[in-house]
Order: sequence, then structure tokens, then C-alpha cells
Amino acid sequence: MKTTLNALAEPNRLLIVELLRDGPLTVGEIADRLGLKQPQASKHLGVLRNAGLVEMTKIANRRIYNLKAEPFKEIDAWLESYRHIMNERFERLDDYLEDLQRKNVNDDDK
Amino acid sequence: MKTTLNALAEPNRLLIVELLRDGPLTVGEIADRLGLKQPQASKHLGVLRNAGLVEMTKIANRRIYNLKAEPFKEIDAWLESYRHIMNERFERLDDYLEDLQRKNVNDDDK
DNA sequence: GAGGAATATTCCTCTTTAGTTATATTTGAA
DNA sequence: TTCAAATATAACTAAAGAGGAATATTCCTC
Repeated sequence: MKTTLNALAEPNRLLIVELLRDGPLTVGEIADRLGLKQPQASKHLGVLRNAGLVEMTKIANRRIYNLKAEPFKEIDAWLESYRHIMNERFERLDDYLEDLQRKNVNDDDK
Repeated sequence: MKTTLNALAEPNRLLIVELLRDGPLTVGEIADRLGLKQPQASKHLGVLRNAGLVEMTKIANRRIYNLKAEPFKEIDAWLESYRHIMNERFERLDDYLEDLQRKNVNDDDK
């Protein structure tokens, strides 16, 4: 999870992932579409690859990069344990805290 | 999304978020449980707060930090567009690419 | 096998950022 | 009103990492 998030945190890498969402692409294509220089694209792809977010297939001269499923499943599973926070019911905790604070303030008035 | 991921990418901040998953905590409690020094905890919480991942409530001396729902919903929505990648069907794309490569190799043999 | 295209790698610089220490601020309690 | 606890902030240092230019590598084509 740590490595996955770290890889995605860099803006250009996030853009690369967004690009690959629609299908595999070549290093050159990625660099072109994002206005990156080739080494920059290569390096970011390297990071994504080390993080397991992307896989690479050599075809002759070219290297085709493609998204892997696992990291996304990982994020999905991780999010699962925060499901209760996304529920309406959770927001009440804020109210609870604010009430608690308001109560304290009122205590002072006494 | 960019700021959310960036905030979560730092290991200690991820740990803080994990901690807060089970309920609101004080700066001191967070620092203790994670073995962080107080300023360190404060700063990470500041980053999380700027990123909207966390909210703060003052109670007397203390500041209580609590998770916000929105960023998690945001991640959830983002993940949604990668749903197709997590499906079995997607993995076939790898096969497709490997086939393509194998085909190329065979062409060479001719 | 020479040249060119696509990509990776190396080295360098610069910016960002995490950690640390010291200090300021706020608040409850004596 | 003074003291101590909880937290934030500032200043500094060090390390990580992104971008750029140059170079190495691989592979196709002629």
C-alpha cells in the first residue's frame, strides 16, 4: 500500500496511469500525450513498474506498458476498512465532538 | 485527488490515518502510539488537515483530530473508473500482448 | 554491418520535504 | 498570577526525488 500510494502521488505518474486506463501504450506515446521528455517518461514508468502498477512487454524496438490489476484491488480492499467513515452515520461524530466542546464552554460559564 | 494521494503517500501519515480509523485522537495520543515526537505529529496532522483528510476540534488544551469522509469518497469514485481493470476479463489483455509478441517472433522465423 | 529509431540509464542540479531542536501559545489548575 | 501540560510554529539540516542533458543499448531496415 505504501509503495502503491507513493507511486501514484507524483502528478505525472498519476496522469500516466489515467492514460493507461484506456489501454496499453508505448513509452513514446505516453511522452507525447503528456508533453514529457522521453527519459522522464521512462523513469516514471520504471517507478510504476517497481510498484507493480504496470507491466511491460517488449515488442521489437518498443516497450508497451499496461496497467496491472492487483494494486487497484489492493486499494479497493484498503478502502473497504474505511467504508464506515463514508457513511452518513459517521458524520454524527463531528456533531458529537462539537457538542462536547460546546458543553465544556458552557461549563466555564457556570 | 492529487493532494489526497500526496498526503497519504507519506508512511507516518498513512499510519496516522489508520489510527484514526478507529476513532478521534489527540495529538499526544497519536505521537505516543506511533513513537513520533510531538512536533512531527503536529506537522503531519497539519498536512492531513490541509489535504482535507482530517478535521480538528479544540477542546481546552487539546486538539482532537478526526477523519473526514470526503477524501475517501473521492478515492472510491476514482477507483470506480478502474473497475474494469480489476475484472478477470481484463487480464486477457496480457495474453493479447503476449500473443502479439509471439506472433512477431514467429514472423522472424519465416 | 551501418544508420536510425525507441528506450533505458547515468549524472548532475535543484526543489521539496521529513526530522529535530528550540521556542511560542493557549489553557487548566493551584 | 504563576506553573505546567498540550500543541503549534520557526529555523535548520539532511535526504529524497524530479527534471534535464548526454550517453548507452537494443533492434529494425537497408
